[in-house]
Amino acid sequence: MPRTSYHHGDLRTAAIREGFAVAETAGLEAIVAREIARSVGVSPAAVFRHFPDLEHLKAEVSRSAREKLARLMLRDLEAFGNGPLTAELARQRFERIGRRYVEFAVSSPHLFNAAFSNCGASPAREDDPSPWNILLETIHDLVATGVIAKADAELAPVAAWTAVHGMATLYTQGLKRVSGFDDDPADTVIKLIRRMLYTDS
Amino acid sequence: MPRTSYHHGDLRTAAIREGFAVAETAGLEAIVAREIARSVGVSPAAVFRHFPDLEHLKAEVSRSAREKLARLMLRDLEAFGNGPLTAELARQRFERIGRRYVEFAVSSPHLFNAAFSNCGASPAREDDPSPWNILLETIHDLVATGVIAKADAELAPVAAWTAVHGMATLYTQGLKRVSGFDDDPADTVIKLIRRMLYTDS
DNA sequence: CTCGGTGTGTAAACAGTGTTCACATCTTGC
DNA sequence: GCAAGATGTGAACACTGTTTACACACCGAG
Repeated sequence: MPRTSYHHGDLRTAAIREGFAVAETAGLEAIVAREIARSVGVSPAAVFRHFPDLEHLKAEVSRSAREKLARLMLRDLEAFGNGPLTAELARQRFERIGRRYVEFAVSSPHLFNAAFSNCGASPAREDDPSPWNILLETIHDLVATGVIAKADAELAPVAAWTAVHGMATLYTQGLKRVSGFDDDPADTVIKLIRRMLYTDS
Repeated sequence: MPRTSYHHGDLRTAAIREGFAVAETAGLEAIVAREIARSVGVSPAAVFRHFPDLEHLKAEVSRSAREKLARLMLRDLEAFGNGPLTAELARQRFERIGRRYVEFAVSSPHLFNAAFSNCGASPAREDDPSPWNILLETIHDLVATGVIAKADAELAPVAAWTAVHGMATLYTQGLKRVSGFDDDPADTVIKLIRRMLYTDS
């Protein structure tokens, strides 16, 4: 659709949104500058008024994908309300977002890959919550309520992160056809994390 | 260097070898057909007599990278000789190749990514050993010698695979700067796997 | 030994890419 | 109301993967 005015008005965010759509269905590397320009209704060169590189656009799409996962996780946490923090509540909150992480990768593999590839090139902004930070907070609560021993406070984050990220990447890389993967991968990950960290397992 | 004879003689394997070198230092996606042709001393079109696609060449490089990891793991196993299989020996063998997997990713991140990206497009050949199969065998020995309970025989492979692959990918994606990662990642992975699976932990 | 067929290499072209540049157009602050 | 800066344009450039028509080299059958 041709624009009415000479200027687009919000090309930068429109380009990111379009890039996000491409990445969702075909992956980050399927983003091509001229196609983005066409979709947005603008000449190819216009895109480079807002991004020095195509790589910078991809990096913004990557950041945007991470934000989407973070928002999903935050929404999960909000659903629990903000009553007093019991051990049981801490468990449920943590396990809900752990599941969410894996489910996100399974249901949107391209987007998940986009979110975590090249992500050194697109550091999180100061104030926006990263999936990592959200996970970290809920683990802190697990330690505070005694679900995880204080001695494991250091180990717990890397243990949980490794588990969810490992299962997620195995699924997004077509390695799902191995024994033991018949079960729901999110269930499996939670089971593994319990064994590694929970005091009562 | 210009060739002496009109025909190259072994262009296909030379191209894969050259692609491997590129992937090792700059990643799979840095492989460019014309550059490979130049390095090998041949015209750009010649490459396509041996690969229908550049993607097929990349897939062969990917398979080659997986083979390299597999060979490293096999070399580790052979170093243990083939005496009688005790529980202690089974542990050492398994933990050695688990470490190797993570160490490979840390020391050759580009090659590791190349090995496991797109790897649906380059299935392992019938007879060449995949890292996955090698890991699977050593886990079988852990069950056979009682280091892992028989009830966990199903869970163990996916648990170990998830742990090593998760830690490896976290490192190759620039996510190493998180708390708890000061320790040697291979050590950490082994510790986690022990907690998940070993009967005496 | 020859001689055709098949496998392998070449040069030139094509369509498509990221990116730049000189120029056009709009917007905005004074 | 107007200069200055931000934003969009069209044409180019260098580069890519890939194809095509042709050239050379090997190899087995006669």
